[in-house]
Amino acid sequence: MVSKTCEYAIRAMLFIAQKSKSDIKVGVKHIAKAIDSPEPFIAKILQELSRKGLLQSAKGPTGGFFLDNAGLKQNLADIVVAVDGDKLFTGCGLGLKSCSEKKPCPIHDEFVAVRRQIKTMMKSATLDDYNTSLELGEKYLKR
Amino acid sequence: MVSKTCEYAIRAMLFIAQKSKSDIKVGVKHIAKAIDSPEPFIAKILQELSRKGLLQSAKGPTGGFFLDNAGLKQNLADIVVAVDGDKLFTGCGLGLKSCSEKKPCPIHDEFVAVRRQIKTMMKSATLDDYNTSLELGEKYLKR
DNA sequence: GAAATAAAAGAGTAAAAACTCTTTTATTTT
DNA sequence: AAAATAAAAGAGTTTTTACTCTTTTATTTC
Ligand code: FES
Ligand code: FES
Repeated sequence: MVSKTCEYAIRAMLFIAQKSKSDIKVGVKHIAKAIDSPEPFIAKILQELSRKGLLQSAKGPTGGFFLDNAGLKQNLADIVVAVDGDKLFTGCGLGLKSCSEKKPCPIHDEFVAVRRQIKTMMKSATLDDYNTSLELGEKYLKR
Repeated sequence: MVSKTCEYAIRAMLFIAQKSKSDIKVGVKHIAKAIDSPEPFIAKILQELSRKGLLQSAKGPTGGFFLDNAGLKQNLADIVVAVDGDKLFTGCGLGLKSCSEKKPCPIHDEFVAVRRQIKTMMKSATLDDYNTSLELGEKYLKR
């Protein structure tokens, strides 16, 4: 569905969003533990996202990664596009070079519906919106 | 969504299904051209599927790949599971080690619905069912 | 200002996915 | 029987994805 890199990215962003609500910056070691990912790998991923402006970072003691108010308004689709590109939202389900009504693959109609549902899922909530259920312990970022 | 290998496999199976309706066995060269795939690669894939019993093959002149009546009754999900395993139908959307109600990830509920829709899409039609729209030129296996 | 902390940057490695090549075996046609 | 055809098998290569390590730079605390 999405790359492993992207899965880590989303989980990390959701975790950072939680902490950012209380204005806490969080280090890469802490993040890696919270989402169960390889520490240097999630570091790389977040540096890339930071360069792209999806989150902020600060060096030195008390430093770490955090989200500003604009950042907290992002949705999961924003992260997916930044990491994997938009093929999940526009590509053909059977791998034709492009998806279009003109020369549709056998599952085109149904696949368009699936894609729309995925898009809705990933656009209907901001990172911020996930905070309460995470805080209440109803939802988890690792297992 | 599914691996490239799996996309080739599905397109090839749909093409072979078409030919098998008229009892024609089709060679790997012909298949590769029809679905626009690397010839030795689709050969490997089909050999694997043949070993698993998803389609039949015959060596020598007039030989090639073909589907028997049982084979024509298969659906796309059968192919996906044979090639990629069942993680598309059972795995967590955010990459948690397993998906379950007990410790659900933040998008669990919505993702379960997506998975169900994908499953429906891939189980509601047999290979045979795709034949007419392909023959009529309403749907395509390459572009 | 020195020591400690934490991200940035960049090079490097490992594993998996995608793809190729060569040889062998089975079948059919002549 | 010989020649031709086509899949089977297996080893090998390339590319991409996943992941690691080391050094540098910025910031803060003492
Ligand atoms: S052409 Fe395949 S999904 Fe649209
Ligand atoms: S736990 Fe993530 S989809 Fe079910």
